[in-house]
Amino acid sequence: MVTLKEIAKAAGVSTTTVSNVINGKKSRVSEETVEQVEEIIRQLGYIPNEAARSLAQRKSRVVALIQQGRIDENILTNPYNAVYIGALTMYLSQRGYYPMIRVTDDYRTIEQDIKGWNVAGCLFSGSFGINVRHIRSLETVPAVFADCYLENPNVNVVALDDEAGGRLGGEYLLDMGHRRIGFVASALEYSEVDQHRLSGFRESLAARGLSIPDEYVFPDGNPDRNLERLSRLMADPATRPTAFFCCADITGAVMISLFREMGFCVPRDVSVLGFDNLPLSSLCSPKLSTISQNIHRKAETVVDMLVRHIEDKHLPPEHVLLGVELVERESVARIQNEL
Amino acid sequence: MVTLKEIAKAAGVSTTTVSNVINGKKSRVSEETVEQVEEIIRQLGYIPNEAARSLAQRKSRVVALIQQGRIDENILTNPYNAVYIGALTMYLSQRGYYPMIRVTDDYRTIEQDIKGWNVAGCLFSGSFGINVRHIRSLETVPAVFADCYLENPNVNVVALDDEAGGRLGGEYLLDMGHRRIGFVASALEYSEVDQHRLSGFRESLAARGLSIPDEYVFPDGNPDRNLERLSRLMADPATRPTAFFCCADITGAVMISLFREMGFCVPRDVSVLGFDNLPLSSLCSPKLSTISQNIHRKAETVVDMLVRHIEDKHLPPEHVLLGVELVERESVARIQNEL
DNA sequence: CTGTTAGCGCGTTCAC
DNA sequence: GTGAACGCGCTAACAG
Repeated sequence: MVTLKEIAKAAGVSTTTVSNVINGKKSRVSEETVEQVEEIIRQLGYIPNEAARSLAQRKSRVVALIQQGRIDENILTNPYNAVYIGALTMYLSQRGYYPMIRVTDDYRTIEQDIKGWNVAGCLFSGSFGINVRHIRSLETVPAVFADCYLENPNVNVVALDDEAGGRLGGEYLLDMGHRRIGFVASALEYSEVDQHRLSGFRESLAARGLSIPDEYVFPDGNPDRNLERLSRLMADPATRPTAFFCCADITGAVMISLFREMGFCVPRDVSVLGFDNLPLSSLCSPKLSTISQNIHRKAETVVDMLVRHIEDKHLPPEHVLLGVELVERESVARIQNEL
Repeated sequence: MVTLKEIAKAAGVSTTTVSNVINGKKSRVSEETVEQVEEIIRQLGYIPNEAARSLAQRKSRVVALIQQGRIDENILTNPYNAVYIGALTMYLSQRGYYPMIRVTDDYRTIEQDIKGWNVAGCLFSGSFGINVRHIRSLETVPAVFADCYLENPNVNVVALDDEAGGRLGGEYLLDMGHRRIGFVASALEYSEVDQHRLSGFRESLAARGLSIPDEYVFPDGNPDRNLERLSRLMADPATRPTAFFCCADITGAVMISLFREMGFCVPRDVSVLGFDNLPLSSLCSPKLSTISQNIHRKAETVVDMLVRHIEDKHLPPEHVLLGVELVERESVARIQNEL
């Protein structure tokens, strides 16, 4: 193994000089020696030891990607997570950081990761509750929360305008003539994202003097748990929803497949609207109409914000709200308003 | 920040003793002191510094997940990669390792990651060519290659029996009465996985005295590049394929959607068979029949193999071949054999 | 512009 | 069963 000290000896300079060359502090070194040293580094195939650097600087270039979830859960099975975390990984790598994925339900393990690795920054996603307050390290380590609704404004957040999304979807379905509209969340009880989408949806109904009855709301997208309830709901043509607004494309796709098994044709018999605009939404048939968010843009915003806060610790907390738009495809039909 | 030295002082013992307690070398410490020290560690909320440990031990608990790809590519957009890498991440975390995702096309950056982090081990996936030979670190650092066809047998490999998969798919389609069968790869030129699936498929045809004409082979699953060619191929009912065997479920799903746009009904007009059995295969309509592989089992096998080789550096190289099976769903129709 | 020196926090001999 | 002392590879003061 080649060390910095060996480079220094081979180049006939001190370790400081080599260190300065490596870290681009070229103002402190003459051009000549820079080139000499770089040449020797190349020749000897020297690679700096990240552990030693982290130790000496009391900070690393590791960024913890902290996702809320169980330790026995493959979070990348969810296509939204996959695309988002993949994008974070890409942008962080491009900027010279080392992303480290950590999945946890327990804020104490988060503290361990942050301090154990002298992390440069943290990226949170998923519904972390009030517990994040207990993470004392966050007072010193830059962090950005995605899609979190924290009552604490003293923190960096990049979120989607979920209420606007709920409203937009509701208005669209109403405009298409639907009056009885079901709502399928992903995990309504835990996810404030879902809750805001629902409340936006409710607003759009209220604006026309309508409201959504409880039996039209499905708190999670798990097909097994919902199948019986759904069947009952769909049994009576006079009262069943003519459309369903789903909090995620994957849920929308599952609903389409469920309806098909139940003998309903989408969108002729029942319409389905998704959320997110993942690639899979153009793969199912009918192609899923959806409220679109730009996940790559979100990831880029998050990484950019984090990096800025790493580079300047005195930046004030930032809040960014990203917009949504409607993407019409094939899964929502215009129907006769029965009034 | 609490250090080991402070724990030692607080407990009235030496740093060695604390170190031994932390690392479970309890044979060297009396039970009494173990408990005392652990109590103090808890009270002071001590968290070991990973960088310092790595430095002192000249090895870390980081495992590099090296995926072949471009640096500006979100590899987790591909659902197969997402599920596989998600599973690796989960299994590695459960065993106390820190997965670090690295995407690269250049074997030199691999060397950097391995040495820079004093990585405990490496997990490769994707089609790394002969270049991996140049990675000298692999002579000392344990590694497992997934889905790689290396001519060098002196390396750990967990692979799928792609030829058997190709054969199985071919036989199934033949049994369903198909005689003109197209083949859609993902990246035939680069992917030896695809090549083996194709050669297995060819074998199954040859066993019945058939073969596949070049114009039935699509070397990649990119719809844009293939649309025109596909349209031409499908124009003549007398010569067009009655079925397509796709190297990936995602490609199968794309083909189904493409055919629908072209006015063909799957499976009535044309059958589609996928490969992998990803969750999305039961989400598209018609549900995709597919050659199934167990990705979680693959990931578990890979992680287990790596960990064993980390713990015992003298283990001989291992080769594991995982099996495939047919999953019949709705996308392949039985047709009249026209002979 | 360059070199010397003193740690960073921990593991590991080797004496006791 | 325990502790003192050294070194891992690098950075950061500071002195020159």
